[in-house]
Amino acid sequence: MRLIVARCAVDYTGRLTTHLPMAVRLLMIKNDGGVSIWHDGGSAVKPQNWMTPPTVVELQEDEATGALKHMVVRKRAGATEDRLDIAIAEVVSDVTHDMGEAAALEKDGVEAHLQELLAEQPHWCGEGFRLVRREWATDIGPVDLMCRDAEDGWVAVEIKRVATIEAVEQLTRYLERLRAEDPAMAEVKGVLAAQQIKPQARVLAESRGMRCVEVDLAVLRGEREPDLTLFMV
Amino acid sequence: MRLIVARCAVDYTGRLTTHLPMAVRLLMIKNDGGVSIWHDGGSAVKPQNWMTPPTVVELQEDEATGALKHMVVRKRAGATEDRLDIAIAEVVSDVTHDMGEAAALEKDGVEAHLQELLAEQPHWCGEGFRLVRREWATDIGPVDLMCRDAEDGWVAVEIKRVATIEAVEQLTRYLERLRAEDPAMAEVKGVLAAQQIKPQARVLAESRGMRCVEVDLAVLRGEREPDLTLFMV
DNA sequence: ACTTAGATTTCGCCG
DNA sequence: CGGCGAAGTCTAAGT
Repeated sequence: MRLIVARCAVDYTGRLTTHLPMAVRLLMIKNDGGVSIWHDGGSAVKPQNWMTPPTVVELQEDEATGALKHMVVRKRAGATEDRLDIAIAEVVSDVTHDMGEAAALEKDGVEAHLQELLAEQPHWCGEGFRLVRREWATDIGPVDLMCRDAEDGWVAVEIKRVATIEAVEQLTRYLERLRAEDPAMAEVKGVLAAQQIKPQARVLAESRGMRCVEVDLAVLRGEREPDLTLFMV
Repeated sequence: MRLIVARCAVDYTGRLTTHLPMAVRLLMIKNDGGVSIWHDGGSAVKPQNWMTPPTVVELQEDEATGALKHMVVRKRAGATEDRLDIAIAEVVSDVTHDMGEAAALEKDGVEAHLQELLAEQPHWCGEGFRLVRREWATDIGPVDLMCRDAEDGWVAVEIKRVATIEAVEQLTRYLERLRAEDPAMAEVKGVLAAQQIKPQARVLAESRGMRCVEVDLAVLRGEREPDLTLFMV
């Protein structure tokens, strides 16, 4: 990984055009050709400009001094070309570090995990629910959980970490499809289960007859008791 | 901005838990407390771990050698705390650069710009269209443009850079809502305007009676004449 | 190769 | 401050 700190101005042309006036910035250049440009202010996570690999990086140096003068990062984007033009006025620092082999990030607690926990404890989706199958296939995609309720009726459960209107649309499509595909599922119900359900999503879901369930990861893991105050209102 | 290259292992706990095994990585620490952790492989744009400001950064040094041993980044996240634990085995490099004041990115060509241009020239959405309001509020979100057509009928316009099936669904929801909310809008029509309309989106839109309009940013800006060949077919 | 859905999405606007 | 929609979203998985 090469790290260049330099006073530079940057122009990007591609899906849109952007311009960065002259200032001191960090240029991070990865071995795979990925380039990102950083300033001390602004986002901790998002670079001011970037180019994802595969790219072609061209460096142009001053003939007399050998100093880095210009850097162009190019990338094929369909018929056209994405281009990052970096005009360098002064190089403050320029170092390269070998970081060895990749070390992957291990995650725990994402939507997939939530699905596992709810599959093991489907009663959190609704009283008396039993799991029939995870990832129940339809021809427009898999339903997260397919359950039977206490009255033995079919229930499709859509699981999200944060449920927005999009989640409601997705569940709507599944219900439509299931009801059309299989006469036994003509009455299939829908449940939206999420750690957080946005108000508009709740309104739309309930207007379409879906039940909304907010679940707590800690409770699902048995690390915490359910909030009993809910039942004392 | 402080740049530390170090052999380290990282644990994050917060919205989820993650672990990074010992490896050489770059730690980018901004003056505002933003921290991001990078490896040479993987994404050019997304760090392996990060914490957005405001944060509290604690550094722990070896008593004998003064070498950096441990770094903890903490952040309030509602009731709980997000935490980034960085165990440092070896510091390869540790430099700080003053990057001066912020230098903002100037953008051109995004959806907001497209919406401005179409608001000024609604006739590109349809012959004889007049703008009534931008960002017309409904209780499931704002309609990009609300217009009247040549026959004085209401038209809701949804604007996208690239229109997918999602855009059609969004417009469908708005039309549904408008027709239900207001008797005067019982007949409101829909127009999907985008720089690019995906074939599947076009099929779905037209099957639902929406009109599709592909617009050219350069034409909207008056930089280029409309493609007359369209009228010669 | 292309499409779809998730993301510690992040970011910006508007209430 | 929270909610919602866009993003040069990016990325990984499935078809």
